[in-house]
Amino acid sequence: MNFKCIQELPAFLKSAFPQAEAPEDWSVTAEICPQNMEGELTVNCFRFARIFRQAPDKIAAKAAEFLSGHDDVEKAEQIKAFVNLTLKGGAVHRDTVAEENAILAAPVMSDAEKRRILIEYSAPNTNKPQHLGHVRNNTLGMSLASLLARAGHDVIPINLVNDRGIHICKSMIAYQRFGNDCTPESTGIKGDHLVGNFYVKYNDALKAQITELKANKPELADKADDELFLETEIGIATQKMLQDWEAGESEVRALWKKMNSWVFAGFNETYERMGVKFNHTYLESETYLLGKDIIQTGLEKGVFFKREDGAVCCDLGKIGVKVVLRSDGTSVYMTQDIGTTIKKFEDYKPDSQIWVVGDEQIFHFQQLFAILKKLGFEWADNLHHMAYGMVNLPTGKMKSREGTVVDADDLFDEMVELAKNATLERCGDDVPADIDERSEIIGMGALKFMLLKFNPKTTIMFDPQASLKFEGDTGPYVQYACARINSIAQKAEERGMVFDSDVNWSLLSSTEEKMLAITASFYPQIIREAAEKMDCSVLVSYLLDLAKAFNRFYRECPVLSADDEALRKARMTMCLRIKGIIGDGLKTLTISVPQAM
RNA sequence: GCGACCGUAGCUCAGCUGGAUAGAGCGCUUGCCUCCGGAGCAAGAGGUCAUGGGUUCGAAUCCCGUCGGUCGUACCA
Repeated sequence: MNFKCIQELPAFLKSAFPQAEAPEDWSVTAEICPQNMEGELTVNCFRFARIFRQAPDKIAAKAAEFLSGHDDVEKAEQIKAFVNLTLKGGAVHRDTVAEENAILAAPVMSDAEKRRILIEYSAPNTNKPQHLGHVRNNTLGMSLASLLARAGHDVIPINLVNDRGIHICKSMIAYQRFGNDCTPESTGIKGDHLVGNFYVKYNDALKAQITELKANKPELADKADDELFLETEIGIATQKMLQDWEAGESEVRALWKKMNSWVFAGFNETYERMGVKFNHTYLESETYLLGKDIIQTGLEKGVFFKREDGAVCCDLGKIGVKVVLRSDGTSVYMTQDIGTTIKKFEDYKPDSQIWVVGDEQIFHFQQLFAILKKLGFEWADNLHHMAYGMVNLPTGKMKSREGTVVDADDLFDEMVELAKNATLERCGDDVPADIDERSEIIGMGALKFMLLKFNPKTTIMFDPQASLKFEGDTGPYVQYACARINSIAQKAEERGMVFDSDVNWSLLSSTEEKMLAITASFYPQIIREAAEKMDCSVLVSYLLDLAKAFNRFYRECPVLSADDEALRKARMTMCLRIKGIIGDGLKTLTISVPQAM
C-alpha cells in the first residue's frame, strides 16, 4: 500500500490542525473499502481523533476536501468519519503494479527489526507413524518458518525427535516377541508403519495381561490399567529393557538402532512429501541427560530448593512449585527441556526461540520459561510457545489407542487421488503427461491450505467428507488463478505478443482492474502482519481475496480478446504481476503452483 | 476447586489493539460458456454475535456475573 494521495494526507492534516502537534513520523494507512460501500479505498478518521483532538467527522471533512482536489482522485466522499475514495486508473497502477518488482521487493521490515530465530517443530516419537495431528504441526511449523524468513528474519528450523524411553521399548518388546525378524523390506511395509504395528500389538498384549491379572486377583479390579503396568510380566520386561538401554546393553541398543532407522526412513519419506526441512535434528537419546548439571548450579544459587523427600523443586509463585529433579535423582521432562533449551541457545545463539507445540502444553512452557528466567538467562524473555489447537474428527477426538487416528501417509494418498480424479474429470480424453506430478501439487496444496486457513490457536474440526474439496475457499482455488494466467500467457506468446516496459496503465480504469491492483499492493503489509502475529491464516485469507479479485477481473476484462493492442498488453502485464504475488504468497506457505490444472 | 482458552448463519470458520448496514466458504434457491480454462462469475434466502449487566457518543470486540464446552492443574512426556 503505497498510494501517493494517502501518503500526502498526513502533511495536509497536520497543517489543517497545527495546534495538535501531531507526531513527526505519523502516517496514514487506508483500507480496502467494504463491498457494500461505493469506493475503492477508505480512510477511517476515527483513528485520528486522538491525534488531532478533533471530532472524527471534522477531520474526515478536511481529509475529503484534500482528497477531492487531488490529481489522483476521481471521487472522494465523506460519510460520517470515513472518506471513501475512487481513484483514477493511471494513478492506481502507477502506485502499485506498474513497476515490475515494486510490490514483491518492497521491504517488509527494517534491518533493525530482523532477528535470528530458532524454531522447533514436528518433534515426533519413533514408536509410531505420523498422523493428522503431526500434519497440522508440520504444516504450521514449516509455514511459520517460511513466513518469518520471507518477512526478513534469519530462521533456523530444527526438530527434536523423541527416540528413547519406555514407549519406544514397547514397540521393541513386541517386535522381539511377535516380529519373527521381519523387516520393512521383507514385509513391504514402510518402516514407521511397521514399528507402529508392533506398538499396537504391544498394547493388545498388555491389555490381555491386565485383563487376566484382574481376573486372577479380584482385589485389583478397581485399579486403573496404568497402575498395574508393573504388575504384568510384559510391563516388567519393558521396564527391564529401558534399564538395559540406559546401561548401554549391546543387544538392546542394536535392536533400538535398527528399529529407529526404519522409523527415520519412513519419517523422511513423509517429510519429503510435505516439503519439511530442518537445519538440524536433535535426538532425545543424545540430549536427555542434559539439564542435570544446571539443576545443581541452580540449587547452589538458591534458585531451586530440596524438598524433604529429596526432590529438587523450583518455586514459581503464582504458577506453582515445579519438581525439576526426582527424589531418586533422575530427570523429569522439565529437566531435559531446561538443558535442551540452553544447548539450543549455545549452538545457535538465536535472538529468540519458538516452539510449535500443542496448546495442552501451555502450562509446561510457562513454567519452563519462568525457570530459565529465574536461572538468570536474559534471553528467557524471548522464548515463545506457538500453541496450536488440536484436530478433531466428526466422531470426536483422535486417539491412537482406539485406532481413530487419520494416518498422514494415507491422507496424502487420498488427497492426491482425489486431485487426480478431479483433474481427469475435467480434462476428458486429453490426459496430461504430468498428471501425477500435478495431482501431487494440487492434493498436497489443498491439504496444507486447509490446515493453514484456520487461526492456529483454534481447535479445528476435520471432516474428511467436507475438508477434502477443491472448490471455494481452498488451495486449488488460488492455484487455479495462476493456472489461468499461465494459460493466457502461453497463448499470448503463441500469438507473438511483445511484453516490454512500455505499458499504458491508464487504460485499466474499470473497477475490477483497479481493485485487483489495489488488493495486490497490500501484500507486503500482510506478510508483516502475519509474521508479527505468527499466524499464516492472515496470509491465507489475503491470498483468497487476491485470487477472488483476479477472478472478477478475469470475468470482466478479457485479455487476449480485448479490442486494442495496448489494452491487451496492459492487462497481460497486470496478470503477470498478480501471478508473481500469488506465487510468492503460496510459496511462503510452502505450497507449490502447478503449471496447468 | 483453581487457571487458561472457547461459544458468531444449518455446517466449517473469519472479524476481537472498540467505529459505517456483522463477513467468507460449504450446503440450499436462481442466473451466466457464439467470449482468454465453469476447480470460475453473479444474485437470493439464512444471524436477538451463548446469556445478563457495566463502561462508552459508539460494543461481536473492553470489564464483571451466569450457563455451556475444551484443555491444563504429575517425582508422564
